[in-house]
Amino acid sequence: MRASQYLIATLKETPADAEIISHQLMLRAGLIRKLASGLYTWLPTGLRVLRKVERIVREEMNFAGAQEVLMPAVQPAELWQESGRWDMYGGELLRFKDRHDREFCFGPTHEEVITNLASTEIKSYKQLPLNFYQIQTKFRDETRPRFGVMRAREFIMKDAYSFHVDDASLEQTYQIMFQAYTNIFTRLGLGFRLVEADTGSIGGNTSHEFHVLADSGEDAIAVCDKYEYAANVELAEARAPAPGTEKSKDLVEHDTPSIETIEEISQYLKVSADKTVKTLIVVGVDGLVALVIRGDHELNTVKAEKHSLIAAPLEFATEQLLKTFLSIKPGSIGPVGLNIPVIVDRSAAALKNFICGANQDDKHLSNVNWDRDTVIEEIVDLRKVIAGDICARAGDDSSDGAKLSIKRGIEVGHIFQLGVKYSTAMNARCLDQNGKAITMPMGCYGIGISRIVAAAIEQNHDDKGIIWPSAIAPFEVVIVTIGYKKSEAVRAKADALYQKINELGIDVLLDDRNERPGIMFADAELMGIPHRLVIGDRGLEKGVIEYKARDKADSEDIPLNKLEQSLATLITRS
RNA sequence: CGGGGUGUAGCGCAGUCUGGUAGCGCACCUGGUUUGGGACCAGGGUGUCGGGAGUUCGAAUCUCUCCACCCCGACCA
Repeated sequence: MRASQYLIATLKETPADAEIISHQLMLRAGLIRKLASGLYTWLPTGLRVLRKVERIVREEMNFAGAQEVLMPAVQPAELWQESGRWDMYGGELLRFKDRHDREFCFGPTHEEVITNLASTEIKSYKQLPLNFYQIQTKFRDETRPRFGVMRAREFIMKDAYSFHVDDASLEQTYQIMFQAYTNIFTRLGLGFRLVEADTGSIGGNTSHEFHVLADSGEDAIAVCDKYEYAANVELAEARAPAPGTEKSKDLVEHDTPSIETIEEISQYLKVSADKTVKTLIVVGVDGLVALVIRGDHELNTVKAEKHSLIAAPLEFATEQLLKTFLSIKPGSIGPVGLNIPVIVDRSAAALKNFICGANQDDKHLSNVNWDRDTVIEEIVDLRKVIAGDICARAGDDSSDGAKLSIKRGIEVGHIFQLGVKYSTAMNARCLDQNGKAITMPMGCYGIGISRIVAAAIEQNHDDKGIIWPSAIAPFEVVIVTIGYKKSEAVRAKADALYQKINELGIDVLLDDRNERPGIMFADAELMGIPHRLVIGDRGLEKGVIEYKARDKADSEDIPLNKLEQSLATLITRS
């Protein structure tokens, strides 16, 4: 491509509404432009990157035995009513009507469509397993789109769905996809981390996320390097502490006027927060439920919602409810003598002689002990892990390496074992060896294609701009010409080299604009092109061409007569 | 959805409090001088001051209203 005939839409100044570096650089380097909130146009340079990501994903999916299909973006409401998600999905589902007043949605995901297809096309176990994928535009009406294409409303996703005769086959394909994803992110040149995950609204049981670690990431991940454990904090577990061994002391009641928070009570009684508990009253499926966690911990709402006694979505009891049913106000609630189910977090349950509210206004208790003073419904894991917790896989090991740290990540891939949730709802059945109808277990596997472009930039940039991994660079090589218009020698050499590199099948940008060198250098760096060649009279007189790698500080001179071999090694070695 | 904020040229902003000819830098166009790290000189045009309604002799500026966008929180590739 010749720069003089190509849209180099670079910006000198950072647009004011771009918050994170990848968004800023995607605008500045001329990859995208915003049309409306969460909606972006991909410019030629951005589209080149996007297509390269797609190509790698497509190659690895094909290699893993998946077959590409293309489903409609617009889907009839009936399908979603059949799966039950028309009512469940909420405002994120963009719904509309056609001229006949029939209801449709713009697909945020395609379980319904593919399961519908499978139910009509798959008749026998002999056809299984089957894995279909597509690379397609999705729409989710996000409450708050942000960070450019990182959380856009319209975005491009690779989604795959597999169908099986039994769970063993599902497990097998899950492992194959697992490997395919590892290959994809490795080839993309991304530093990524595998993370155990919650299945969320998609449903199912086993699930893993692939995260690109970056400070700007929206997800918090608990990581233990020693046991190779990483989990989304909404799921992460710490090792349950051993029960305390202290001897029980006598219960003491304290007057604690206007003391309502853990911080205040621990200061007032001069004990650390981990010797206190907080009692949270939430709405249960049948009346109120008390959740007790240690004073220094936070409730994990995802874990709480999964408990059979607790209503989902989680709802805290209002002051009005507390007054009506328990005749207390928040600030001095405790587990002692509560006449509702008390569910205790494992860490809180290990405490001896702890401090809690007395269920009387302005009073707290100390030296409380579970077995003596309370009635416990159940001990479960309810809390968010914090940095420094011991890894759940550590057993008795509490060495430093087994401690959890909290890192931030960008979710770029997610794989699920769905089971029969959708195949049951939509009647996707086939015949087994015995001629008996079975409901096919399913898996589903997503990759955020457009998000990967942003994630790659988050991981690969400097103060001058993007530093693309070669595999997804819009151009692999840029030829910067100095005096292209004036110097016959420069023009001849640049044109010849440009043609040569093109013939090698390498994406090359010939900067033949009549610009000053500084502008061309700055643009090449901003756009992150991995290899730069500079052709000018100065070098030609010495018989050399300057070469510089985007990720190296220094340039080197390559003699003209060695150019071809040098280029071949330079470009393949990266 | 709740809370906060912004809307003036393609981009970054000033002007609004205190009503009176719509401005600055960059970018853009023309001519010239330049050409190894975002040049200089001269000339040029940029606009529904987010939309609508109102107050006023007069509104970017005051009032009302609608809209868009951004940031902070609960959801997700």
